[in-house]
Amino acid sequence: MDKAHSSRSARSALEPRQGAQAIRRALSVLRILAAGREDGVPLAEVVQATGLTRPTVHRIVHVLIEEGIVERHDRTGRYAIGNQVPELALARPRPSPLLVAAGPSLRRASAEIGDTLFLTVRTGNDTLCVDRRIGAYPIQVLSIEVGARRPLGVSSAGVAILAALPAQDARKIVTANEKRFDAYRTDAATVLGQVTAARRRGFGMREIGLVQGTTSISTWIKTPDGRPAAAMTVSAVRTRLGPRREQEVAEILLREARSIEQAIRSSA
Amino acid sequence: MDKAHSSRSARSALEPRQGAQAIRRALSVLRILAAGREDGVPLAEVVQATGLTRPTVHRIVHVLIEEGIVERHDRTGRYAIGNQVPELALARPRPSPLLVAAGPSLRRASAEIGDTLFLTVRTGNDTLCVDRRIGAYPIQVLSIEVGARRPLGVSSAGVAILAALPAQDARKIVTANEKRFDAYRTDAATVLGQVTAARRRGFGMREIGLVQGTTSISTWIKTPDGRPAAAMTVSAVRTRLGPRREQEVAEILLREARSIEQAIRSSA
DNA sequence: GGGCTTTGTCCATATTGTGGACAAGAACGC
DNA sequence: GCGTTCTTGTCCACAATATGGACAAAGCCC
Repeated sequence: MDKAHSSRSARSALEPRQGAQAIRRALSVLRILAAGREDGVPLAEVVQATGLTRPTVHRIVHVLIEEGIVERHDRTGRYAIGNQVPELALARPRPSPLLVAAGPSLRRASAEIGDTLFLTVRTGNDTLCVDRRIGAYPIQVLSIEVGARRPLGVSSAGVAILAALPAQDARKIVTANEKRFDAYRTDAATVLGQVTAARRRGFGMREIGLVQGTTSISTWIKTPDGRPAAAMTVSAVRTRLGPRREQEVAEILLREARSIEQAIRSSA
Repeated sequence: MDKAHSSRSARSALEPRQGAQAIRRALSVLRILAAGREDGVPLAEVVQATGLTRPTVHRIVHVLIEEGIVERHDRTGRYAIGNQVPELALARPRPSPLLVAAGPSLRRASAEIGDTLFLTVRTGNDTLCVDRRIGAYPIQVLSIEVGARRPLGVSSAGVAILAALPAQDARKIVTANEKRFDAYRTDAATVLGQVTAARRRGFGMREIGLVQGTTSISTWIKTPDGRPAAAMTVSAVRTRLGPRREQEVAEILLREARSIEQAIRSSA
C-alpha cells in the first residue's frame, strides 16, 4: 500500500478519515430525527432510514437523550431533536450569508408572482427549507415550513439542485437516499427521470407536488465555485400554473436566482 | 452482581447507560467549542477543558469537520461550531417556554432598573445567555451577548444558579468545571465561597464582574420541580450599584423572578 | 387472550477507538 | 539564516469499546 503521500493532499476532499464510526452514526441518526421536526420519528423509521441495526440506533438515541440532544415524546414514543441543539446553535450568531443575499430577491419575486415562495438549501443529502414568503394571491400552499427537511430528490427544490450537480454526484446522492424514498412514495428511477427533465428544461418542476393538487417550480442557485447550494421555489395550486404562466414564473425565478448568485459573489 | 431490577427503575435518573464513549466525548468537545462562539477555540484549550488526550480531540474535531458540524478558521487555526448545527436546530421551531414566560418580566424590570438585563439558562455544567435587554441609562454593560456560554460558577448568574441547587450538586458541578476555571481567572474555592454568600444573601453577586469595573446581581429562577433552571441578571458599572441601590435592584429582580416562575407554572 | 408490531435489553465477540511517541509547521528571538 | 519553543497533525500496536444476533417486554388490534 502506498502510504507515502496518501495523507495531506487527498484528505480534505475525499472524506476518508476514520476512527469515529460511532460519531458519524450518531450524526446520521440526528439528521433523520431533524427531518421529523417537532413530532419526531419512531425508532423503526430511524433504523430503516439509516440502515443501522435496531440495538445500535436504540443505544445511540438513548445516550443522546441522556446528553439532552434528543428528546422522547412520552405519548407517542417518537424521538425528536432536543433543546440542547438550538442552545449549541446560539454559538453562531450571524445569519447565513445566503439568507442575507437572498432577501431582496425573495421580496421582489414574491411581490411579482403572488404565490408562496421558498428558499431551500442543500445540507448533505437533504434539502432544508430556510425561508418562506407568502404572496398576495388568496390561495397559498403553506404545507412546507421553515425547517422542513427532506431527502434530496423528493421535492422540486431537491430535483433542481440534483439537476445542477454533475450527473455522477447526483446519481450517488440518489442512491444514498434510496432507502428513504419509500416514505415519500417515490423511488430512485422516478427521481432520476425528473432530474434529467429538469436539467434539459433549465429548472426543476413537480407537476404533482408533495401535497395533492399543487405544482412547484424551482431554480437552482450556485455558489461562486459552481456548485448548487440552494434553490428557489414557487408552489401553487395546480390550476394557477398552466403552461403559459409556468414559463412566466420560471423566467422570474431564473432572473432572481442569477441575482442572488451575484449578491453572494459580491458579499464574499 | 444484582442484575435483577437494576434496569428499568434506576436508569433514567442516574445517567449510567454505556456503549457510546465516543459520542459523549464528541458532545463535550462541541460544548467547549460552543463557548468559543464565532472565534472558536484552539485545539489545546479543548484538550485542557475536556481532559481528553490531544490525538483523541484532534480526531473527533476533524471527523466533525468532515460532517459539517465543526468549522476550522484557516487564519487562526481555531475550531468553532459549524453551520450544520443551526440547520439541525431548525427542527425545533418553537421558542423555549422560558423565553416566552420571561418576556413581560424582562420588559418591566428593564424599564424600572435602566441597566442591562440578562436572562441566562443552565445547560449541563454551563450557563448560556439567551436574552439581553438594554436599559435607558446612558452607560450600559454590553460585554455579554446572547449565545455567550460559560462554566457554571464564573458569572454571577452561574453563582446564583449554583446557590439555588442542593449544596452537594453544586459542589459536584464546581469540581467538574475546575479545569476550565483558569481561563476565567478564578478557582473552585473562590466560586464555592461566592455560592455560600449568595445562598445566605438570597441572590448572586459579583463585585468584580468579568469585565473590569462592573458589578452584577443575579436572582435564580426555578422550574415547578424546584430546580433552578435560569437566572436574571443586572450588570452595571460599579458606581451605579452602591449598597442602597443594590438592595433596591435585588428586590425588583426577586419580585420578577417569582413572577416568571408563576408564568412557567401556569403555561405548563 | 392470542397474534402482531414496536421498543427495550443482554452479552460474547472483533472491530473500533485509543493515546503514547514521533513529526511537521508556525512564531519568535537574535 | 538557524536554533528554540510553541501548537497542530499523524502513526500504529493494543485493548477497551461498540456492535448486533437473539431474546424479552410492552402495546395494540381483533
